Order: sequence, then structure tokens, then C-alpha cells
Amino acid sequence: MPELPEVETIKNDLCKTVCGKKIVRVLIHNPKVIRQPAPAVFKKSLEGRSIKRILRRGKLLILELSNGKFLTVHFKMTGQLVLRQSPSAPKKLLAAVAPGKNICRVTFCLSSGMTLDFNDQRLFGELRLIDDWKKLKFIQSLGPEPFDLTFADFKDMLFKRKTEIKPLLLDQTFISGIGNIYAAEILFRAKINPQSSARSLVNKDQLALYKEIQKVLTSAIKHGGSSVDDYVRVSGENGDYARFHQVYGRQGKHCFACAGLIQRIAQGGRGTYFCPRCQPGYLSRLSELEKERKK
DNA sequence: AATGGGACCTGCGCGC
DNA sequence: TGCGCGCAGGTCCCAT
Repeated sequence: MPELPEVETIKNDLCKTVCGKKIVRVLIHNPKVIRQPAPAVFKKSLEGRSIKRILRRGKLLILELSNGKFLTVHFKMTGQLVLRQSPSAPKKLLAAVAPGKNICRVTFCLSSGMTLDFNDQRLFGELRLIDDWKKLKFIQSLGPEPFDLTFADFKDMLFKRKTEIKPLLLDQTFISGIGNIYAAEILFRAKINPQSSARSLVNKDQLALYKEIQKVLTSAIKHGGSSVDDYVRVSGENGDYARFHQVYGRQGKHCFACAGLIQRIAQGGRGTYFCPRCQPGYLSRLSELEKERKK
């Protein structure tokens, strides 16, 4: 489930490998992932265009083309972009993309002789070819990029909301790019209980949260993202950040910090992983919070 | 405004 | 061994 660090990694990988290359041919194996325009138009308008620039906004990947249009890719849960050497014989190519177990939904044949596959097991992913990515409804509703956010603004945003902090971090209209994995990892490192109301956070918490958002996302990008489930890099290799995970997917195991047991609860229908001892709730923090208030 | 649920999908792991 | 079920989560959409 690519989140900001994974999409940023894909962006960086693609910049090094496909920038400046021409899309020679587009093979659509499952038209479902093409949301805009009609698949035949999508194919026709892409063929012959080259890739000028690659951008990211939140979890959305944006490829700027030589005709001024944009190809946007949303990976949702199981989307992948994987580069491979094109089989030389056309017959072989067809065999490689034959229906069956194959999860390749769209193939972009490039002028370099390489082939870029959009794979998506669950067909939630979305490809669009549009005139202006900034006009997408999804883009217009996005909250700020974590790296563009000042602490003063973040503090303000938090205090305005009484929602539980973990679902709030997942809310892309609040802040963009954070998903279920990094929300858990960030809150653990900031020692904040996922069920705390955003408004209840004192200055120390707000600052820890702000810093850990930057630190965790930066470190995850540096390590090429987290390969849990389906995510792979453009090369097909795994990202390397999952070995730094402290809580995600570790329910019932011992906390690396305090040896207590990691818990899993549901919040908004989604799994939340945390250490109750390292991330104590409001009641067990009353005296600490009182001290903080007096300062 | 905030929250909860269902829909979209498919593979996997569980219990029986 | 095999079947059916629930679960996984990003986003949209609807209801309350």
C-alpha cells in the first residue's frame, strides 16, 4: 500500500530510468484501471508522447508528457510500476501479458526498449490522462504536504480538531501522504496514544509528532519505502524500511523499547498498532499533563 | 463537522 | 482436503 515514501521512491526511480523516454505503445490488459478518458482514447493520446517530468503530490504520482498532458497514477493498495526488459520477439511479449494469473493491467512500451508495467492485483488503482492535474477533485481536497508544513501551522491544525489523532493522520484532507503504516510508526515514536484527541495534545506532544512525521517519512524515503504485502520498487526489488518498523503488524509481540506487548485495535474500521506502555492514554498521563500545563 | 458504514476488489489465512 | 468466511486498506460516497 504505497504511501508517501513509497510513491516518492517510485518517482525517484522513474526519474532516473524513464525521464525523456518516449511511450511507443500502450497495451491495455484490463481497462478497469483506466478511469479517464475512454481506454481507446487513453491509448491513442499516449502513444508517441515522451515523459518530460515526474512529480508527486500526496500519494499520487504524476507524469508530465511532451504534449502538455499528464498521466496520473494512484496505486491505492496493490498498484505497482515495474520496469523490465521488453522481450525481443512480439510473440514472447504477448505470452508475457497473457491473461490468467497475470496482474499486469497496462503495459507501456518505451523507446529505450524497456517496458513499464502497471500491475494491480485488486484493481483499485487508477490511471488518468488529463489536461491539468491541479484541477483533479482529489488534488484540490488534499491537505498540505508534510514537508511543506510549518510547526506553527501544524499546531493550529491540531488544536482545531477533536478527532482521534490516528484517523486524523490518515485523513488526506488534513495532511497528505500518510497511510496506515506510517501513522502507526510515527505515533509510536512520538509516544502518543492513537486514541488521543488531536486537541488534547500539549506542546511537547505536538512538537514530537511534528518532528517524527518529518523524521520517519525522510528515513523511509532514504530506505526506498516499506515492502509489506505488494509494494516493490520500479526495479522489482523490495524497499528496505520495513525492518525499522516498531509496531505495524506486530500485535502480540514484544515492544522493542519496553518489552510490553504490542496491541492491535480497530479505529475507523482500520487496524491500529501501538504499545500501550510507551504510548499511554489520557488517564495514565493526568499528572504529567498537569505539570505540562503549569509550565 | 464528525463519524460510521458500504462499495470497490482479490488473495490469503483461518476455522470447521 | 476443501469450503466459506472475514480480513487487509485508500478513497469515494452516502447516511446520520
